[in-house]
Amino acid sequence: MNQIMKFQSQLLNWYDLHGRKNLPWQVDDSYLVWISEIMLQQTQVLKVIDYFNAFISEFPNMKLLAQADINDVLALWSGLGYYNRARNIHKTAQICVQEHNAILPLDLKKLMALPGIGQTTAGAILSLASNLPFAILDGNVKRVMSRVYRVGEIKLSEYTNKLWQLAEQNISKQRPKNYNQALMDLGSLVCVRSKPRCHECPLNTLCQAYQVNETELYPPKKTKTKQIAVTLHALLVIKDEKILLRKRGETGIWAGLWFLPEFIGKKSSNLLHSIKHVLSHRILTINVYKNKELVDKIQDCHWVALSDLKKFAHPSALVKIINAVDLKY
DNA sequence: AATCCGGGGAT
DNA sequence: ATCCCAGGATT
Repeated sequence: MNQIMKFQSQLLNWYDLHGRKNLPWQVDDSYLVWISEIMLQQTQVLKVIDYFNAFISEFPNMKLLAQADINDVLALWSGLGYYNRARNIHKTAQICVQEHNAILPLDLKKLMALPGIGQTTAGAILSLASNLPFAILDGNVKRVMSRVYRVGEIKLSEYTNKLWQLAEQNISKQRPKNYNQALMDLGSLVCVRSKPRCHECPLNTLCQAYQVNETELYPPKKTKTKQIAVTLHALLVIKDEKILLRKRGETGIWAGLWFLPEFIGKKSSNLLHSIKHVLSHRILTINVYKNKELVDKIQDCHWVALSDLKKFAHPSALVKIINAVDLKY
């Protein structure tokens, strides 16, 4: 038996015993697989489950999603982050209704041409929903492959190309769905970033990093982008259980979401609270003021009942601010 | 090739 | 405090 066949059979035998088989999106429905894959981009499984169930309850199929108001789609995304994913889901649903008979195309290139779908998401849709032999290369697969084949310290583009090559070379033609799911499960349950459980790993006899006791050196660390500090000044006005909100512009952080009205410059008086909110590329200091005299000068604001907040797409920072200031204000 | 885009879990 | 998560689009 050659190395690739060993890799496949040992991985699939492990999956049959220990793999995940009951996640809510593990169904033969490309629509549901697609929604889950978008939500799972840079987002952990545990957090996605509740968002996924709420989303498909409201938009159970492609046509209903395509007909939806984008604001309602975004509202169901509140707190999940990377809100362009919600916009792209909506656009893709409309394209599928118009051009693909209201279903996702069963074609790698056509899938990748849709907004928000790259090679990994396209491969996941084809393999997980239709059991077609297309590879994926998410964070889990990268970690497993970089350790098993000891792929490290090279130029990023070469690193990525090499891992794609390995992912495609090793995929099972007989059980591609289970193979991809197995690699992801192995990466998230056994071949974890720190202190991998190599003694439980079905690939440990093949793993080059394990053989030389260097699993901690793989995968190579990502180069982190510098976080820039930004200070915002915002007004918190709550009256009769309603809060004054403003819809943000279509570009930048929290594009199109509802947040507190902001103003330029600072007023040292009337400062209610200063909140630190960290994003992947920004460190926000949000100074929250009460200054009802300014309210009349703020344009494009709407009073939103606090009990209706979930109907208005908003970042988690808004909830953080309301909770932090609530008792004092 | 580097940056933008959120939020939070694990350590 | 650091790393990174079922990444993709844009610059």
